[in-house]
Amino acid sequence: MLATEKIAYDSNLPVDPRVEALVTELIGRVADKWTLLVLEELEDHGVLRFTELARGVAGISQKMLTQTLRAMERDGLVERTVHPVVPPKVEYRLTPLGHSLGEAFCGVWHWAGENLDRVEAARRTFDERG
Amino acid sequence: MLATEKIAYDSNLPVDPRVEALVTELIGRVADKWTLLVLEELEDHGVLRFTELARGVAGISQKMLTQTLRAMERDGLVERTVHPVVPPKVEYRLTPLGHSLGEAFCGVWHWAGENLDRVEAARRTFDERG
DNA sequence: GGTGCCTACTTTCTTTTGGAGAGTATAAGG
DNA sequence: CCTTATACTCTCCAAAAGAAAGTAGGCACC
Repeated sequence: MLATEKIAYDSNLPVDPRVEALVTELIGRVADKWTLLVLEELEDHGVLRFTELARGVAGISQKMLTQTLRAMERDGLVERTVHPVVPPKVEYRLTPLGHSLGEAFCGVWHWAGENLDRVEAARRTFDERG
Repeated sequence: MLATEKIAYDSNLPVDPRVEALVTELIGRVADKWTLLVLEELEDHGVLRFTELARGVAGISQKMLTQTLRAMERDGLVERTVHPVVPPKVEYRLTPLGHSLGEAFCGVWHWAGENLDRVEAARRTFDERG
């Protein structure tokens, strides 16, 4: 694991630029506020219905929730299960791939919690120097 | 370090909702495509000038680069050094806080590289069922 | 002394995206 | 017949992002 990281990050092996472009595109897709928040919500609660997600992810509109979930489903991050009943019931859960992304983002959540004070201090300094 | 992670992620300690809101806001700020790409570019190359960054971060407009760098500076992630010469020379480098965020995102880059194929396969499957 | 270059931005204009809120389908229950 | 419940979908408007041109100001060239 540490060895893998070393190989991936410390070496200057020439990387195929096509691969790099694809990785960049994927990062762009996945490094999105709502994707991250939905991922976290599903990590925490396991299986959730549409309205439960809407409640859990503060501030998201229905349109964005639908859009985010569709994109995540397409990327193989979430699994969508429709129960053909009335009123409709649709369940969302992370796939193993989604879980692995959640774990990858773990460090970022940790960072945010740990460094919140530092960022706020930096902002105050920046703002009063105007 | 592992113990810290355990405390942060596996326990169900009641978290102050105000803190959670702040963390969510910070995540929203920082989990941005361009921020991530600029961070990576600065991690890789150390000190860079404006135009070097513009070339390195494929597809970014000057406006977004300026905006992203200003926001990152405000958050204490990058340090901006102006050399009062003609033509202008401005250097950008990561602060220790910026480096720590870069390390936190390391896992995501790793994930993207490792799982690119899986995501592409998922997309093909999703699209042809479309 | 006019012309143009250099860099790091601004400014303006257009296109894309995001949010708010109403509408839709369906069946059970009163 | 009217309400309720759910998961969207649609429409309209505001906000954000992208493209391209403009700015400052000292320097070199002709």
